[in-house]
Amino acid sequence: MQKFIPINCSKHPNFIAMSFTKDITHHFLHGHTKYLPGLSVDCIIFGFHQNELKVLLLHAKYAGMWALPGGFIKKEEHTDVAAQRILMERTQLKNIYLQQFHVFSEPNRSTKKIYQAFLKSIDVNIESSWMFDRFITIGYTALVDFSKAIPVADNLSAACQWHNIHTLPPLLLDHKKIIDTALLNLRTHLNYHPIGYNLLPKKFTMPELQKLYETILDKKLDRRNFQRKITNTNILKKLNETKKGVAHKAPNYYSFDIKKYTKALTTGVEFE
Amino acid sequence: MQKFIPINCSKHPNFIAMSFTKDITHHFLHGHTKYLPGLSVDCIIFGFHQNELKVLLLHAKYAGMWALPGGFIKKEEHTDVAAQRILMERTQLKNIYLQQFHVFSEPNRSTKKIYQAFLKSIDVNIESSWMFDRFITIGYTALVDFSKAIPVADNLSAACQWHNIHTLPPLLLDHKKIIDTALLNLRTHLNYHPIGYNLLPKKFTMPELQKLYETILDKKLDRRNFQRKITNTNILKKLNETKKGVAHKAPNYYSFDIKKYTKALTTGVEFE
DNA sequence: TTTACAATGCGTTATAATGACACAATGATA
DNA sequence: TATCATTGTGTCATTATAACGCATTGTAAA
Repeated sequence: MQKFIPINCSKHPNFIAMSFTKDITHHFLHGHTKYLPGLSVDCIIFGFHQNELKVLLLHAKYAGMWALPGGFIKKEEHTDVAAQRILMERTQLKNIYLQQFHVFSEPNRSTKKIYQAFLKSIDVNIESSWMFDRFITIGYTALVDFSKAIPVADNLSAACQWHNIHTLPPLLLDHKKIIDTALLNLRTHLNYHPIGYNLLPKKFTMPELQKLYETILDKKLDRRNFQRKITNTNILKKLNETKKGVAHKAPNYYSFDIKKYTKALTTGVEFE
Repeated sequence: MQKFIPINCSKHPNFIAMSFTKDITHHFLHGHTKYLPGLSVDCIIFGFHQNELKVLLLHAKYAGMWALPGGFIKKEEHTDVAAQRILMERTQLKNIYLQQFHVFSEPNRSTKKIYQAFLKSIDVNIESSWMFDRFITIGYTALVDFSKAIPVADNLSAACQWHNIHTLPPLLLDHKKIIDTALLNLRTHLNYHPIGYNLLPKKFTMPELQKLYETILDKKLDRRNFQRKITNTNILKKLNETKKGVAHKAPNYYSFDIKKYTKALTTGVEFE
C-alpha cells in the first residue's frame, strides 16, 4: 500500500494538479483584483531559424488548441511593460524589440464557453468570473534571436513552441487574424526601417540577412542589388572574418553598427 | 414674485442645470453598466481650412481646459464603431475615414481629482465611481471635410471648436502627446498613401492640394514636381472647369478618382 | 595535385525617378 | 492694352533602380 502523503506536500503525486487547480480557481475568482478587467495583451513573437520565419505559440490546455502568448495588465502597469513581462516569461529574454501594432476588439472576443468546459473537466465549479467577459486585446510584435530564446509554457499551457509562419495550426479565437495583421505590419515596417538586429545572431553573413528579408517579404530578391542597397544604408559593419566550413566560397561576416542602426530605426531608411 | 415652476418642468430656469446634474450623477454612478470599464476612445479629428491644419477640441467643463473628443465603448461594441459614434456626435458626419493609431496607457491616466473637484463644485456628492479609475485610451485619427463638419459639444463641454495644430491651448492629461503622435502618424501615412479625399471638398485646385501636403508635412514642396508626382499616381481626375474670380491665371479644378484612390489606399503609393 | 563547381564579391549598363529650373499661357487688374 | 503674379508644361542633370556579367574563392570530386 502506498504511503500516505498529505496533499499539500510537494511529494504527493497529485501535488501539481492540486496546486494547479488552486491557482486556476484563484485566478478565475480573484484575478480581477490584480489585473485590469476586459483588457489583455497578446504577443506575436517572431524568430528566424533555418531560413524560416517562426512564431512562438502556446498549446492551451483549456482550449486544446494553439494560442498566442498573452496576458493581463496589472492595475498600475503600462501595457508596454505588461507585454515585456509576458515576453520575458515565455522566452526568458529581456530588453527585446517590442511594439504595439493594433487593437483587436470584435464584440465576440470571449472564451467563456471554452473556459466553462475546461473548468468542468477539471472539476472546478465557478459560476461567474471576470475571465468569462469579452476581452479587447492589444497586439504587440516582438522580434527575438531564435537561438537565445528559451520557450517556457505558462501553467495554462502544455507546450510552448515555435511554428513556421506558413504552416500554422488551428488557432484560438481571432489569433490567426492577429498574426496575419502582425506579419503585414512587419512587412510594411521592413520597407522603411532596418530590421534584423533582434532576429539574427551578433554576426551573420550577407546571404543570411538576405534570406531573412526574403522570408519576411515572401519573395526572391536579387543578390547583388540587395547587397548594394543594404551596404548603402550604412547600418552594417564588415568584419575581418569569413564563415568557416562551408562548401564553395566562404561569405564574409557582418554585424550591425548599432549606433547607426538605432538612428535609422527612428529616421527611417528606404528599402524598396 | 416669480411664478412657481416645478423643477422637473422644462420651463423652470434651473431645468437645464438639474437635468445636467442628474445626467452626470447617473453617468458617474451607473455608466459602468453600459460601458467597458477603464477603456476609452479618443478621436484626433483633423480638418483643413484656410491653409491651416486644424484639430477639433472640446472645452471640458469639469477640467476648465481643452480636451480631445472621446468617449467610452459599449459592452458589445467594436472600438471602431465606438470611435465612429463619437465622431458622428461631435461633427454630425458619417462614413468618415477613421483609423486607430496607438494605445495610450500611462499608469497615471486618471482624472479622479479633476472629477472630484468638479463634482464638489456642482454640489454632487459621489464617493466612488468607475470614472475615477485609471483609463487606457485608444487613439483614432479622423480626417474630415472642414466645411461639412458641424462641431457639437457634449454635455460635459462648454464648446467644441477647431484649433490650429500649431497654436494648441493647454490640454488635459496626455492629450497633447496624443495629438503629436497622431500628427507624426499622419505624416508617415502621407508618404505611402493618398490623402486629401476626406480633407478637401469634392473639387479642388492643385495649389490647394499642395498646400494640404505642405501643411501636414510642414515644409515647402516644388510646385512643378508636386504636380508631376501627384498626376503620376493617377488618383486625380482633371475637370473641365477652372476656378472663377481669382486674380492671375485661374487654376484648374480636380477631383479624386475614388476607385483608384481607394485602391491606392490599400496598395499604397510612394510620395517622397 | 588538378579541375570542376557553386556561391560570393564587385562591377556595368539601360531605364526610370527625382530635383532644380526655364518658359509660355492665362486672365484679372491697372 | 499692358502688367504681372500665378499656373501648366517641358527640359536637363543627377541619382536610384533593375537586370545582368564576370572574376574570385574555397571545397570537393577527378
